[in-house]
Amino acid sequence: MEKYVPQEIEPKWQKVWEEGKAYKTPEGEEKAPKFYALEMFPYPSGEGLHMGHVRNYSMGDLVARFKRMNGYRVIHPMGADAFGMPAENAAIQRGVNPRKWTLSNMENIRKEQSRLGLSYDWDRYVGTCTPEYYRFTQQLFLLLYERGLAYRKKGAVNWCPECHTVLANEQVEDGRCWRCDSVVEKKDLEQWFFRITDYADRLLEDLEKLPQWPDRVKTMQKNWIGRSEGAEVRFTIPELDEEEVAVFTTRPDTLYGVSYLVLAPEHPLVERLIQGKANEEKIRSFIADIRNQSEQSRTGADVEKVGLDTGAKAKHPLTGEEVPIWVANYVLMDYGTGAVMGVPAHDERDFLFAKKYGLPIPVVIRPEDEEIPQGELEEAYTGDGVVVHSGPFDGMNNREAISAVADYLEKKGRGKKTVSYRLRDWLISRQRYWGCPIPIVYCDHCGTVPVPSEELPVVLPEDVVFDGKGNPLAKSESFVHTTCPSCGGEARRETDTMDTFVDSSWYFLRYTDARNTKQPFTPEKANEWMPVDLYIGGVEHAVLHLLYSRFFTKVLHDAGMVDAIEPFQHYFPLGMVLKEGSKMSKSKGNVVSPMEIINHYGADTARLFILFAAPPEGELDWSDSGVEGSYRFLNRIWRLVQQNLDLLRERPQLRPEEREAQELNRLTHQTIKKVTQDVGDRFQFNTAVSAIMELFNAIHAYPDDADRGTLAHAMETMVLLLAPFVPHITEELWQRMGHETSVHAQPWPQYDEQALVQKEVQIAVQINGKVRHKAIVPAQADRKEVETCVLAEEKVKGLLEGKTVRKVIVVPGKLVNIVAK
RNA sequence: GCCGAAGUGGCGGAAUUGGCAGACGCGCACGACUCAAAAUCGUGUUCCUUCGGGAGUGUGGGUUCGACUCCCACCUUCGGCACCA
Repeated sequence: MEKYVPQEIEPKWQKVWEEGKAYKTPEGEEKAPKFYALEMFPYPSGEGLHMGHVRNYSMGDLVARFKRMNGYRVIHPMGADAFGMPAENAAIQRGVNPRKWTLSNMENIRKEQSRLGLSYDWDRYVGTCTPEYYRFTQQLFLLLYERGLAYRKKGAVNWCPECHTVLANEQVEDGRCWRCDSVVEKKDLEQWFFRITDYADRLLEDLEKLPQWPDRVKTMQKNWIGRSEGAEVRFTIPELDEEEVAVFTTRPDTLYGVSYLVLAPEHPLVERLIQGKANEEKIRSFIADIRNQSEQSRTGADVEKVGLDTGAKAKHPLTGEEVPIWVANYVLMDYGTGAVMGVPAHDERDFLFAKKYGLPIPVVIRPEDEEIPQGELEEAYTGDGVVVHSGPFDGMNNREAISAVADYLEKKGRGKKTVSYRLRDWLISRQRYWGCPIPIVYCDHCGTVPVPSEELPVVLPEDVVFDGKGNPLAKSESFVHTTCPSCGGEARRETDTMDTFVDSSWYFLRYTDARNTKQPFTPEKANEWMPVDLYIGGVEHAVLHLLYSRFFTKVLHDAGMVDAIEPFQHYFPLGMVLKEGSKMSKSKGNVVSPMEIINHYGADTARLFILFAAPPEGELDWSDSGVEGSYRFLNRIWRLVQQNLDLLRERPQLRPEEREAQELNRLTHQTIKKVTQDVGDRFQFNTAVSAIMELFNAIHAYPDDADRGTLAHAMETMVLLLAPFVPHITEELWQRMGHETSVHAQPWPQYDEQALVQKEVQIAVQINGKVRHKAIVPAQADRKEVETCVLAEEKVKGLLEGKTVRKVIVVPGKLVNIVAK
């Protein structure tokens, strides 16, 4: 008998599928429902695919193939998230050209993906670093610019003095540069931002419309957006001619408990407040000190609060009392108004601060049934209670007072209810070469001028030097010098490129119309496929990529380019792949190479193992012997089908009359049902595989003299059910079984409810909750009949001897519990 | 500190609605085939046991005829957030 040689059959079928464009997206067949299956596209690193990718793609491919067999029109595209720092670092360190380096990696990754037998529509492949793609990233930037959602602002950003470049927050680890390990500084720079905060409320509310997203991911997004309702309260500063300073608070009910104000060191009023004061210089150096600290060392929870009194006073908007104005490290300029009111009695941070600096701690809320003597608090009281020492609000419940005080302030023109968000606008500028150029020109006459869309793309120049010192684009004469699109005069190009998360915020839309040379995509194409029905990818993107993509989709919806308001109907975060309980990494030396596994066992074995060994959302611990087991299983399938080829080609009639045949037929249909549910609804691929293994075991144990038709049907069904899991071996066997068309083009097997019905069932007989006996009863019997039947059995009579039956509980088809004493 | 998820054999894991705990696979043991080994096939495999049974799903309690599943308290592990006023 011919041996199972995946090294031969896998490349053979991959070639057939590719040449026959077997997985081309069907278009214009409106009658069938659509299904958009998507896996997060990879960054084309020099290392190629790792097991995490293999797991991600295996899951996506399983579902895509399953949906196709179930009659859906499936779009299943792939691409490469190809801009990013590693290409540029390779250029700096090894002098290679980032474009060539990236393109060759892309080619390599694509080859590796092909070797997995994934059913992608390769005609829709996109690479974000190609001018064909990034010209539209630029066009979308312009769209945001026109809609007032892209703007330039001076802001304090993370600056690495060693690399001469700005770093993204995620590239700062414990206050140090991830590359050179030098301490990151804060630097004021003009940077481009996307106004994602305009969409904060919609991004928050629409999470409700995503029942197929895991709660933990939705919670992470909620926390990240961090909406909090409160009030803006305006104090006045007598010495600055009654100029106003606004604070944001979620607790306007504690307004009468204010004993000081604190401004962020960056607050614009600070400089004027300290001028001419006794400790002017001291404060100035204190502020400079804080501003030099990284976000990390300033906002960490265990960082001590430090502050200085400016010597200036502010007037309370309701009592007219004067309170001191302080400057402190713990107040952040980019949240709320950059200023807070200190209510030490009812806020833990304020309490610590007031204790440390000897500020008064007036109590204005007391618990319902308790008195708090003034000045004797041990800790802040942050709970609810009755409002006291608060003028007209005395005696009111503090919850009511929150709104009442805010309304009162509004009436008096001293404040209003507002909402603050933790979410900040998205800083997209990067002082990097290998990214999408921002299509903006600066002209001395016309100011900031967007590059007209017909002049796109703004192409990355090739005459650049990678010396690791700053942005190479800024030093490219040919790039920087340009003419103003508006007046034709001399102008300079923006030399920042965009954060690579911009590229990936719309690629799923590009797939729907990937070869369009005029537009990013047309609404018609986008609406034919959007939203993505299933999106699989690592949960490390729970906030960043998934939030940005949601933002982009909403902007494009508002621009009339797509009907969908959410990009991903169902997001499925897959679990990590581990080895010996820890993450695979080169330093640990526990990396299992996907290509080595494929060379040795074939892609089908790798896919089967990955889908079988753990539930999809859980961690998967790589096991060499587990892989052996999957390989063994495929070999057994191979041999079984080979031995029965004549029978399978003959396709005899089903005659499930004897008990064995009936049982196998029932199991066949039961397995269809189980696999269909597990893959289609439950996302439990591991149990789907085990169900098929059980069917195999039953086929294997099936007697030689029992009905051949039933056997052939069971084997054929097994091959069909396995097809989306292990596409190559099933394709080969299917052909050998005498079929002319691809197994992957077959309709998914349907189960017959009739075949599932059993005449007799085995049930457990419990006495006082313990299983004592197994009984066979007619499946259709009602409760009373089952009870009579079971109580009549000799074994049961024996077990009940000397006892009185108090109660009998019958669960049809499952068990009988006899309560006896 | 706050929020969330999870704890089941030697291992990965199953048990879909409160109804036979340990499916399926790995590993292991024994047997068949073989001169022998590998491969393959077969049998067994939660623990304890005086072979009658008994115990058992992180710990302790509760609800129920019946709890891995529901409730309360606690322990452990992992993940997220952590001066956001």
